[in-house]
Amino acid sequence: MVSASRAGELNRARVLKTLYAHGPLARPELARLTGSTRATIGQIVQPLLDEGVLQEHKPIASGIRGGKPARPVWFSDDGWPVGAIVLLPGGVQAALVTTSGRIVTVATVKFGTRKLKQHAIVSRLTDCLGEVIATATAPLRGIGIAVGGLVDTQAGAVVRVGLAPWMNGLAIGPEIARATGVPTFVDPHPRAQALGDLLFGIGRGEESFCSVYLGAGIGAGFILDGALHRGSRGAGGEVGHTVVDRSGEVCSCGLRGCWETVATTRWIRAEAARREMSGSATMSPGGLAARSASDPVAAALLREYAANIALGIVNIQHSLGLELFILHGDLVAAGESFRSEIETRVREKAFAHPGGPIRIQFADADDYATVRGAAAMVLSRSMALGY
Amino acid sequence: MVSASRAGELNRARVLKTLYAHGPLARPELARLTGSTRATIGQIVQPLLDEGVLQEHKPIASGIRGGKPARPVWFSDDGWPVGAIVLLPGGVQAALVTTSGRIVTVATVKFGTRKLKQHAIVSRLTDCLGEVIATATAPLRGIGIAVGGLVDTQAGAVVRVGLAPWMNGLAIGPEIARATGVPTFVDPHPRAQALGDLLFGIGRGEESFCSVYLGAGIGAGFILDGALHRGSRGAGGEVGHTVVDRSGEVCSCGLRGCWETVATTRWIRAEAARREMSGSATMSPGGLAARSASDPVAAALLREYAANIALGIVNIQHSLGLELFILHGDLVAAGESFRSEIETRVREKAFAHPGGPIRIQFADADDYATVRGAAAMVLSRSMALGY
DNA sequence: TAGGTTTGTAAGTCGTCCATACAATTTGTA
DNA sequence: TACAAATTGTATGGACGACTTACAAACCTA
Repeated sequence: MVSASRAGELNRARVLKTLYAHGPLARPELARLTGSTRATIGQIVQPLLDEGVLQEHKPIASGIRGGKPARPVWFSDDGWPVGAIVLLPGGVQAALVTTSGRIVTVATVKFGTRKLKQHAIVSRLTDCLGEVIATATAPLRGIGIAVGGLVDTQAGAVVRVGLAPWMNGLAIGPEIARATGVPTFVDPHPRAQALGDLLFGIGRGEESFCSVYLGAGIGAGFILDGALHRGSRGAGGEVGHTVVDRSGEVCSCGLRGCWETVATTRWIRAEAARREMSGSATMSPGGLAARSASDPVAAALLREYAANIALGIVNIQHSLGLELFILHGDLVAAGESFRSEIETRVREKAFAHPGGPIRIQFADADDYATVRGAAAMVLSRSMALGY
Repeated sequence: MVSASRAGELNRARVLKTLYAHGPLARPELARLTGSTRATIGQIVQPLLDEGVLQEHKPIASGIRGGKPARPVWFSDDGWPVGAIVLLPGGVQAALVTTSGRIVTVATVKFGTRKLKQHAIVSRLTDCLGEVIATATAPLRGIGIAVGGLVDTQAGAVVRVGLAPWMNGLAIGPEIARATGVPTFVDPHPRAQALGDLLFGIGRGEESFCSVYLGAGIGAGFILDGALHRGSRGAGGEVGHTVVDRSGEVCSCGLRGCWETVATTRWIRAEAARREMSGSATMSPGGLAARSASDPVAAALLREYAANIALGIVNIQHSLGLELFILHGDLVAAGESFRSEIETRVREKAFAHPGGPIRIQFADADDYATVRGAAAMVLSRSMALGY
């Protein structure tokens, strides 16, 4: 039930979300955006300033009509450090992140392709994390762990990592929590990525969107009506294994014709080989784009790749009616013309609807969205944002 | 912002939702389920009793240990009548529904297959609705309109009805509102159906599920974390036009290999004809099931139909991680063995996950879920339930 | 310097939830 | 039949936070 104190918590969360969505804001702006009053915003903001979560910027110049200069508030750059881990089949990234989304320190470990014992994974991970934590000036509020595979969010355990089955069953959350004495939160990495987009990336201020990772595999996170969607025990987002071609190739998961069979770098390389292109074994979307101007075969392959990506996006759009898709992964390197090609294909195939046109956007090339997203999972709990 | 009065509204909504989810409940039960106290529940319930929204049942017998008998409260059977319209390509259904989901009166009009002028549609509809409204003992709180096609929820207009293109662009909401002087709410019919399932059907008490309609077309409504999902301007739910076989048949929508091309009654009939079965032109899932015991060809076709349905469901499951799918339409007539067949296929194909097993359930055969759902769209506004 | 404008805070009001106490009603037992 | 125990439903006072109003502080133009 929403008692007075619970209402306070909800309103505080709303103010913080508004700040994440719009950047530094003064009290009157916050009041307008949240439909509240300056006085109330002051009551909410003051304790957060005292606590060190927020800090006041220096006053900005008054408007043309004079008046006391406004002092925007924003997340303190050194308050509330949180840990972020991105655990992928090939390696792990650990970082120390602030409430403002600033990445203070990063450390990376590659695993190589050979099988590892689970305790070896954990020990390498804690080593890596240890370096990062050492730079913290205050005790960590928590550690967010984004895993490249199926997870059980309730148990904080890895369920299945397609490309690294030796991780299956690893209770990564409890292990790290025990090693560090800090609470942990586990989610699949595309979901963390979506949260990163929402709070710190292109998705800022958007009500609903889908954040897709396209690389060796395909996964997605959904922000629906301002909330991060989690299926039962954290399931969902396995859009790479939705069937788009039931009579197509057999996928690594056992199904036939998954989206992943036609829209991953593996597909590009296989197709490049089939078309007898040079360098097919290391082909990437970026490489293809670079060759497209002078090589019609490369251009054709890239167009086909765009169409295949559009295929899966349209399926999601028809199901959920979203307007924005944020794409992450290698393909970002292929640049604007490639993005535009995907967008055109999607708009061609998707049903016309009175809502605005569907937008396809690429994430930043220096993609820390997932790391920031993993941190955001912690911030969500610490600040009761409710994601 | 959540002020005291807004908190009251939210808590009242929570109590009403709990009643819909669990049926008649006494104050102590309500307190337990909402995490509140008897006193607070009393404060919330009393005005609703005074207003005539709720009514007290007669006391139920005390428990073994004695005590004052509890008096469960439930929605008054004659308070707040609302109108419900289900507008499909072939005809329209109008009904008067109470807050308890009881259908007081129903009227039906068939359109036939020939083209109709839009004003003719509206006039037939208002005639039909008029009959129904005449039986109301109190002024209507609103009219919910569920449309078998794409709609613009904001404008209350039909965007596109595949099988009846002459309806395209019809501003059905404003037209009916003008004709009756009662506010109207327009949504696609699978979405209304999902809401009907949640408040009055099998979905009662479920946090998340997908309600699918399978018939001449395929559509879905999503309840995600207790909320009804609407895409931009009401888009979404067009799961029938997600591609499952990119090299398959061309669909009526222009895409190739939509789910609808392999999981509608049209597919059954076409396949039955191809297999030279008798009565193929009027074949239905129920008919197939009846023949299955003695006719292996029918049994094989039915199994294939189940597999095709499972295909689309697994796609949704992998995307959203849901555990429950409620199926509506002709196929319900095919009975338990068919349901079980679909469930088995889905569980075979879907990834294993720590969440419980995926459940496939059939709606009741006398399917008023959509009518009740259309009414529920009104109730949601009248009672500020927030759907 | 004065008047107008905007920002941020202080004091009091108001609505709702909560803890506590108490009346009402039933069961089981002496 | 009388009475204790248990349970339900309501009345009362306290707490909490948003809202309204008022006011000081800081800036602009003239």
